[in-house]
Order: sequence, then C-alpha cells, then structure tokens
Amino acid sequence: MDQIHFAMTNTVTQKDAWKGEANCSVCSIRDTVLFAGLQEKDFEHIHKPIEQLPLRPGDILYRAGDKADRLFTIRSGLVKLVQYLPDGNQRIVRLLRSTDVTGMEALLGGEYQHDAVIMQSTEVCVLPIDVVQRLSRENTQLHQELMKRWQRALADADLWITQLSTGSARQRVARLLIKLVCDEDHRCQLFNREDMGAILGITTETASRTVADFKRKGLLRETKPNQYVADTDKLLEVAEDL
Amino acid sequence: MDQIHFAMTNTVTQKDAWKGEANCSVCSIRDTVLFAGLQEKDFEHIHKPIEQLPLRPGDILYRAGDKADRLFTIRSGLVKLVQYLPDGNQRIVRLLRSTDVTGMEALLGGEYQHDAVIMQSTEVCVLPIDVVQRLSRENTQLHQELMKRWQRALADADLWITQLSTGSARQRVARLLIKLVCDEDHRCQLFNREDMGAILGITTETASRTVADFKRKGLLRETKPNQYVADTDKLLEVAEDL
DNA sequence: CGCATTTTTGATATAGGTCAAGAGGCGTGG
DNA sequence: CCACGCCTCTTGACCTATATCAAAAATGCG
Repeated sequence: MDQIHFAMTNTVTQKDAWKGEANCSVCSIRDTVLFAGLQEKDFEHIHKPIEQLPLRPGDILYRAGDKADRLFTIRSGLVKLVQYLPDGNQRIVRLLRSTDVTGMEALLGGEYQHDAVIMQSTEVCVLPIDVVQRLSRENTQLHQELMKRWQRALADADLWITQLSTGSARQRVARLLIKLVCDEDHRCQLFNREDMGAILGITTETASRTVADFKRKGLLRETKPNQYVADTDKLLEVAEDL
Repeated sequence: MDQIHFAMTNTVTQKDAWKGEANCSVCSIRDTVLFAGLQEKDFEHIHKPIEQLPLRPGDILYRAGDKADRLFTIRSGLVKLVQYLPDGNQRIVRLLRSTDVTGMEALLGGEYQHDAVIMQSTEVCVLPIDVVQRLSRENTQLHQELMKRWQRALADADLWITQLSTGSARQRVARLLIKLVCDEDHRCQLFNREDMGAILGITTETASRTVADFKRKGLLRETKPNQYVADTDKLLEVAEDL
C-alpha cells in the first residue's frame, strides 16, 4: 500500500540527532545486552566510539540493500523489520524491542535484508561491525551471545509463522495482542491497523473490525487513548479457538 | 490433523541403519558444505567418527524437545521442520535440501526446536557438536561458514513469511512450485497435499484443487507419476497476480 | 485382488477481501 | 480559540475465495 513517506524521513546516517558517545561499562541495561560478557580490558580496545541515537516514529534505522556495516542494539522503543512483495505490498517480518539486536547481516559483510523502521520512540546503540568482530574473536562470551541472538531471531521468525500467519484473523489478532502485553497489569499499546495487518497478513479493515469487536466484547479495554488493558485469559481462549 | 504415526517410525538414534564412517576429506559435495574451509590438519583433530546415515520418508531425524547435541548436514533428499500449534495442528516452517545444515540449536546446548521429518529418501552427515565447536574455535573459515548458515536459515524464514504465508492460495501454491523447480528443464516433484497445506497455511482440499487447476490450465504437466514439468513463466504470472 | 490411504470433486457456508462512505482526532493556520 | 483539512479508524454492503463436510475416484500396498 504505502511504503512511501521515505523521502522526508531521516536515516540514521545523518548524525544531527546524535545523542552522544556511550559508555558501555556503565550501561543501565548492560546485563541483558549483547556486551554483557565483556571485561574491563575489552572496553579498552574499543577505540571507535559507540554511538547512542534517539529515533522517532517513522525514522529509518537502515534500509534493505544498504551495505551492512553496523550492528544495532535496541535500548528502548519499538522497531519493525519490513520486506516488500513483488506487487509492492509490504509485510512486517519481525518486531524489535528493548535488548534486541539487529543488523547481524553485517557480520557477514552483506547488505541489510529489511527496512528497519521506528514505530515508537526508540533509542539504539550503534556498534561498528569491526569492533564487534574483533571483540567476538577475543571474547568467547560475546561470541556465544551473538550466536544466542541469532538463534533467538530464528525462533522469533518461526513463531511469526506459526502464531501470526496461521489460523483465522481473530486468532491471529488475539495472539498478537498477547505478545504485546508487556507489564503484569496486562497493559499494552497497539499500533495502527495498517501495521497490524502487515504483521498478520490480513487487511487493515479486518484488523480494525477485529479490534473493535474485542473492545465491544471486553477482551480489550481502552483506559486512555492507545493505552489498553487486555483480558489475557479470554484472549487465550480466542487464540486457541476454544 | 495427524502429527501421529510417530510410534512406528525410526529416530536417528537407533544406529541399525548406520551407513558407515564418513571420510570428509573426500566428500563429494565438500566444496559447498559446512566443512568446505577445513584443512588437512583440521581433519586430524576429528577423533569421533562422523556418521553418515541414509533415511527414508517418515523417519524422524530429531524431535522438538530432544537435547540438541548433534548438527546435521543434508547430503541429499528432503527434510521438513515441523512445529505444532496449541490446537494440535501442524505447520511446516522450513524445508531442507542438499548442503543445508540443521540442528544449529546444538551450538548453544539447548533443545531442538522442531521435529525434523524426512520427506524424500535422504542422506545426512551427523556431526557431534563438540567436534564442530572445537573446529569452529580453531578455524575461522568454518566459523564464518556457520554464521552464513545461520543467516541463510533466517533469510529462508523471512521468505517463508513473505512468499508462502502471504496472498491468495493460488499465489502461494504458484510460489511454492517455483521454489521446487530444481533443474533447468523445470522438472520437479511435489509432495502430498497435506504437507503442501501445512507449508502454505491452507487446507489440504484447497491445495489439491489448486494443483488440479494448474494441471488443467497447463501450468503444470505430469510426465510420470509425481514427476512434473512446470511452466515457470505462467506460474510467475500467477504468483504476482498479473 | 481387495483394503487403506490419498486425491479429487461437489455442495454449501462463511470469513474475510473490496469498495465506499462516515466519524473521530489532530495539527495548522487564520 | 476555532475552523479547516488530513489522516486513521470504524462501519456498512457486497462478493468472492476458501474452509468445511461429504462422497466418489484414484492410487498404492500387502
């Protein structure tokens, strides 16, 4: 459908939004992050600074076909990986959130495989690929961590197929909502219906109708604009079509 | 639907079908295979023998939940990776063919994520994980090759989503057929309609109807039982809905 | 040859696509 | 602060593709 509005949006290359050089050794999410296993001495070897960037909805982190020379850790926010069909339609193939790593294509020196588009205000760390490669050679734990990320991405992709691309529209929407519930209060934010459709392989209208229906039936309650509370139990019933 | 008929089938653990110890240094497909980059001296370090197994349709290479301690290279044949939905339905999430590697979960010491089921007579090499791990530490090229395989699996998974789980049933079947065409004569073998359905997220009946229709319309010609010639151009038209 | 399994085909129901219009939000500029 | 225009969401009416249920035809196997 659209895939447009690119011309206006920033890519990360323009450093005007640069937030500053990161100090990984005091990173607040360091123990869950790619660099978790690094030692003091490892940090001494990082000469190139690691940038930390704030990004806004609609910004493009990288595009399919760009030379892959950087790896990204998502500190916070939400990013979609998008691929295009021959007919121009788009399909979202993965969502990235806090502590996720993306752009691992860079480790092999190829091109990025997706457009990475910011959906909610996001902060990323930008890791130059040569830094990661050297560290990965020297530090077994980082190396292990990289493989784990790879494995995780693959498991995510499998789930995307089995959960989000299989079954009725109702089931798919329900499963997506369950995935989105973040805190223990079952709160979640949704995104626009078009993106929901591109995630689930259904039309915008069907996404809309289904969400509206869930609201009416009380599986979803909107506390304030785009702030929902989900009835996870009922959603699960729908997801498995009981 | 079924996911059954397991009780009767072999898993690879029973070595009765053992074909013999492989000699990797003279492997006929060695230059396209995981061990492509190994040197003579590397082979000297492989103490544990590398098994080479012939498998028959219906055999199970490994099952979801099994401890992942071996990595497999497909020498020839066809293997499906299957996952199950909560409601018991199955979905095929990947197909493996000659030179593909599977079971990389083993590198992280977890459990296999899928059932790996033989679809057509297959030969695999079984690589004990500790062998691979040691070699990968010593040999950069093997290590690189492993990452490439990981990347490839991920790209396959993305294609599975965009090509085989998106669009009308006709389009999906057409795209699948295009994928299956192997030689330059556009020959291909199909598999049973149920598997086609589980790959495409459609019913067995729809798969059957669509294939039958393609035959009638001449997009597909059956030369002998389960030996087809595909009209790739016409299939492409259908795939992109021109 | 006869049984079991898979494929094909038919009839029917329905979920979801399509096209179109209205409703609600939100930012911009007067 | 309001009015206008733009955009997204929602809803409606309609129609088609695909699921579902069932039975016949074809295929393979012992």
